[in-house]
Amino acid sequence: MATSTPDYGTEPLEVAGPEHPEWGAELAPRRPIARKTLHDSIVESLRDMIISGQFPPGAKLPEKELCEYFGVSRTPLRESFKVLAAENIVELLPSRGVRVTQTTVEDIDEIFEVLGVLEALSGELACLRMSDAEIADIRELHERMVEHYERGERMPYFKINQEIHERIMAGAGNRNLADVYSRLTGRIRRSRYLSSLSDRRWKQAVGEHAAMLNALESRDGERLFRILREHLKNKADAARTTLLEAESHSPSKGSSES
Amino acid sequence: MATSTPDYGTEPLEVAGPEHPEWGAELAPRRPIARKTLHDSIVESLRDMIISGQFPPGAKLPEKELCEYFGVSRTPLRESFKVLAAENIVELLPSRGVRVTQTTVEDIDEIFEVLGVLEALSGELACLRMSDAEIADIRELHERMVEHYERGERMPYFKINQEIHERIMAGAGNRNLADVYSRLTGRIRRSRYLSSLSDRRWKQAVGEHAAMLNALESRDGERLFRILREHLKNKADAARTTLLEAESHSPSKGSSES
DNA sequence: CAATAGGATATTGCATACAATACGCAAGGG
DNA sequence: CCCTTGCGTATTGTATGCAATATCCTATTG
Repeated sequence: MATSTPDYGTEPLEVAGPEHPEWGAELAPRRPIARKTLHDSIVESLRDMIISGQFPPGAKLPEKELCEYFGVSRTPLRESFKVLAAENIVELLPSRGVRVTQTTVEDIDEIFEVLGVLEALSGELACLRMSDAEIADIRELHERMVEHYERGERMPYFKINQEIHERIMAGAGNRNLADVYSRLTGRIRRSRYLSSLSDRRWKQAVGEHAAMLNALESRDGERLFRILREHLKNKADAARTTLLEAESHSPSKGSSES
Repeated sequence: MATSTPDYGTEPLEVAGPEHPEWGAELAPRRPIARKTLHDSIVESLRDMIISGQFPPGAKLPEKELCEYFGVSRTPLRESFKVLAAENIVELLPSRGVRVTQTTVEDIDEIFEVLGVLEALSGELACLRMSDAEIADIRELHERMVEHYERGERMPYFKINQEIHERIMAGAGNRNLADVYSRLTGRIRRSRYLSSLSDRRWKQAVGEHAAMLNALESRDGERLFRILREHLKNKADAARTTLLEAESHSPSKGSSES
């Protein structure tokens, strides 16, 4: 075998520090530095590969091949599997390998139910905690998003839409909330890609976003809470419809070899 | 120093195997079987040890000693660390070991905010999905809990209280919700143990529980949602108070070894 | 011909070995 | 006397090896 330290990092390291020496000031309340270990990098790569669909749901993750692909030994790879399993992205079948978790339609429904209250909460908190400037930024994003809507540009619309929700989530100032949220969205990100919205739903969504902005600007947390929950409920309906449709076209179960 | 496997208290491991053969009946519609791997058992043991406070927040988890203690090699132990880190129970400092995550007062506040909407959602869904029989069971639990309250028996009260919330969570029929919920409660379980409620708060809590039962029995999801959120908000206040008090008494930074 | 049993092969779980990094201490210099 | 600096030790990160299952294929039997 080849062996002998194969081309390790994608990048050797990323010293987290932006600014470089100039030890003029009192030196460094610098935080621990973001050093990366192999398995950390692998986790990220694998997550991306799975979300991007390189490994479809139900697919087996072949240990040996991935080792060769990443140029690492089995130890860090296996540690990565454990992490991904804890995130519900893969499934560990003892003695029988690792598979990409199958996300069923029921899962999507369930997750959207949860996301509904989480986003609602983020909105409520954002009303309390965001600065006027931050809200103004979101207003601006919103206007641009509406322009994209009017021009029928789906992808840019989608991006800004996402951005708005993320800003509100960030503005809530609750890291634990954001963590939970991102973990759940990770599991349905792929489904979201697929879900293309109908013209009718699109119009409705834009309306809901306008209401969101109003509530946010008047800092009416309770109202924003309700709007966001409704908004997510509608999103869920749209996603489910698309997904069921897609499934009926290609009733691939994912697993099931022969 | 001492060295040689300090006595951590629990037993070195527990082979999971419960039932043994008796191939009498038609043999086994048994699902994939819950086989346990070493690291799985270790994860559980460690989680318990941390929650029960054998490793205080901030304490370092010594790899070598734990290996000897569990009687395993470093590989499965390290895999367990990765899982616990993904659950936010421990922190991995690259090249510098593993520590029990410090849960700050801010974390507690944040987590309770999230738990509030999660429990509220569970109540709302439970109103839709629980059977009358299940609700009746909860009513019975509630009555028993009230009796404990009237007798001032805190621990039994606490247990049943917990049980009721868990039943509602289960009755929501949303596994993803339950997963997220249990992951978050895991991080504050320890704080909850400590938090002893004042007489005033206790009375209030019982009142809230009565209202919960009413809403549940009339299947008024919206109302139960609000009640549960309020209930959790109050719990949070109580917990924060107790925690701050406890902290001011012993401003220990956590670690403390040897 | 179908079904089962047996074994060869591949894959997984765990242990150990080696390498790299951080930590502590002592000696030397300002 | 305090700070720096180099080395020795301990701990962590990764690789490899060995044992235990699972998987697959073939051959044998009813």
